Amino acid sequence: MINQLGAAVPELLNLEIFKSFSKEKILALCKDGTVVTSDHRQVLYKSGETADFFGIVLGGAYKLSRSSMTGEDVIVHFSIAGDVLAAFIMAQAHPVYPVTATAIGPSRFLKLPRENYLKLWKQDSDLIFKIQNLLSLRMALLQDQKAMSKAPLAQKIASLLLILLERNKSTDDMRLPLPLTRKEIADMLGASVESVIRIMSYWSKHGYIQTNDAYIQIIKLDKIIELINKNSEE
Amino acid sequence: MINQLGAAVPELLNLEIFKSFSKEKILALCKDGTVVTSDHRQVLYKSGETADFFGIVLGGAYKLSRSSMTGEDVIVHFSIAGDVLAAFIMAQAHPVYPVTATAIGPSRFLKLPRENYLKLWKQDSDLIFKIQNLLSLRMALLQDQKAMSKAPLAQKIASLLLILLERNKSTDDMRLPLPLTRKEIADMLGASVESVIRIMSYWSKHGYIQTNDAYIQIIKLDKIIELINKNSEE
DNA sequence: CGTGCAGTTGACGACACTCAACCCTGGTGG
DNA sequence: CCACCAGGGTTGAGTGTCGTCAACTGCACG
Repeated sequence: MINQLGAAVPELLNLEIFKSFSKEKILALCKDGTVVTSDHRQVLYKSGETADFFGIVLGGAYKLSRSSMTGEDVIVHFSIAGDVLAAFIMAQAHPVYPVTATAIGPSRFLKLPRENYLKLWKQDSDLIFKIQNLLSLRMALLQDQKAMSKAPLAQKIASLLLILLERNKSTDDMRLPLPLTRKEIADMLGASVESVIRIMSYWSKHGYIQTNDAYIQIIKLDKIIELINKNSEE
Repeated sequence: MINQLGAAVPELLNLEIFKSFSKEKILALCKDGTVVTSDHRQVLYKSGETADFFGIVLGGAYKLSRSSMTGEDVIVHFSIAGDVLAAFIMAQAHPVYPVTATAIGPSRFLKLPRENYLKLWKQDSDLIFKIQNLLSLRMALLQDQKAMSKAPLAQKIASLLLILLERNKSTDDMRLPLPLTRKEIADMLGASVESVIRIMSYWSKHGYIQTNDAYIQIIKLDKIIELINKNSEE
C-alpha cells in the first residue's frame, strides 16, 4: 500500500519537527518520499538489514524491537505520530537498522530515501539539532527505565503507563495513545506476560485501570502515581 | 586543578573524533577550553545542574550515573579517553545534565564552554555527524543491555566485561581499561553487590579472571564467552 | 469449525535480594 | 605509634519476587 506524497503535506506542517518550516521547504526535504500504509503486525524494516531509508511516523504506532540470544523479543521503544525513525544512523558509512520496526494496529509512515538525509537534511543545522534532541530524549527514556531496574514490577508497569500517557496530548481522556497487549508491555519491561497480567488484573479489579478494545484507560491516576512512589503495596 | 590548553593538542590529534583535523582547526574548536584534573570519586558535574559546558575525556575514566527514587546509584555508562560528554544536550534551549559524572581513579577532562558547541561545532557537519554516531553507539549499548534483562546475572556480568574489554585497544593484555569495584558493576547491571561478588569470586577461584589492584584481568576468555552463549552453568 | 492470538489462573521452584556478620587495607588524627 | 574508621571484598542464612510450566477461556477470522 503506497501512495505518493503531496496529500500528506498539511499533515506534516503540524508535526513538531517541521514546525516553523514553509510548505516549499518541507516538499524539498521530503522529495521522492512515499507514504506507506502498514497493517497490524506488518514489518517496516528488520534489524540487521541495510538501512536505505528513514522516515516519520504519520499515524498509528510502531514498536521498535530486537530479539535476544534466547529468542525473546525485547521492545526498545514505542513510536507514535511525529516520531522520526532511523534518521540517527543515516550518517554512518554503511548503516544497518539496529532494531526491527513493526506496526501496532494500522499505521502510516512517510518513507524517505537515505539520500535525502545526506544531501538535504544535513544542510539544515536546525533540523539536525531537532533530530539530535529527539535522540537524546529517547536516550533519556532508556536511562529512566534503567534507573528502575531494581524496582518491583508493579512500579515499572505503572511508570511505563504514565510515560505513555504523557505522550497523549488530549488530556481529557486518560487513554494510552496506542493499543498495547500485555505481552508487549512485558517485552518492554523485560518481564513475563503472566506477571504483567497478574498485576494489571489486580488493578482492573480494583478500578485503577480499564481496558476497552486493546486500549488501556487509566481511571485512578492518583493510585498509579502512588504505586510508583511508595513501596509495592501490591 | 586546572591547566590551560595548548599542551593537550598533540593528545587531541590522536583522538578518534579529531582525526583528520588540522592542528589549527582543533585549536579553534577548543577555544577557551581548560584541562580539568579530577581525583578519584571527584564529581565533574551533577545530574540536574544547568549544563554550561561539555567536553572530552583525555585520560582515566568517568562513570555517568543517576540515582533512583529509592536512593541507589544506577550507572548508565562508563566513559574512557576519547569519549565526548554532554555534547548531545548542548543543542537544547536550556540544557540540564541528565546524569552525574564522577571520576574513577585520577582522570583528566577537556572542558569546553557551551558557546563553542553552538557557535563553532555546529558549523562543521562532519563533527556533528561524528557526535551523532557516538550517541547512537551509546544508544546501541543501552539497548544491548536491555536485551539481556531476562538473562541470569552471570551472563550480564560476562557480557559487561567483554564489552569493556573491547574498548581496550592493546589486545595483548586482557585487562579492563578502567578500575572497577564490584559495587560499580552491580550498579551498572542493576544487581546487588553480594550477587556480583558471589559470581566473580567463583570465577576467580576457577581461574577465569583475576583482580590485581582494582583492575580486572580476564584469563580464560573462552570460558567467559561460553558463559554468555550457554545457559548459566554457574 | 479449526487455528491462532490474547488474556487468565494456579502450582512450583529458583535466582537473586536482604540482612548481618566479618576480614583486610590504607589513611588519618590524637 | 597506635587506634580508629571508611571503603572494598566476602560469606552464610533466610526470604520473596518473579519466571516457568501447564491448562483453560473467549474471540476473531478464514
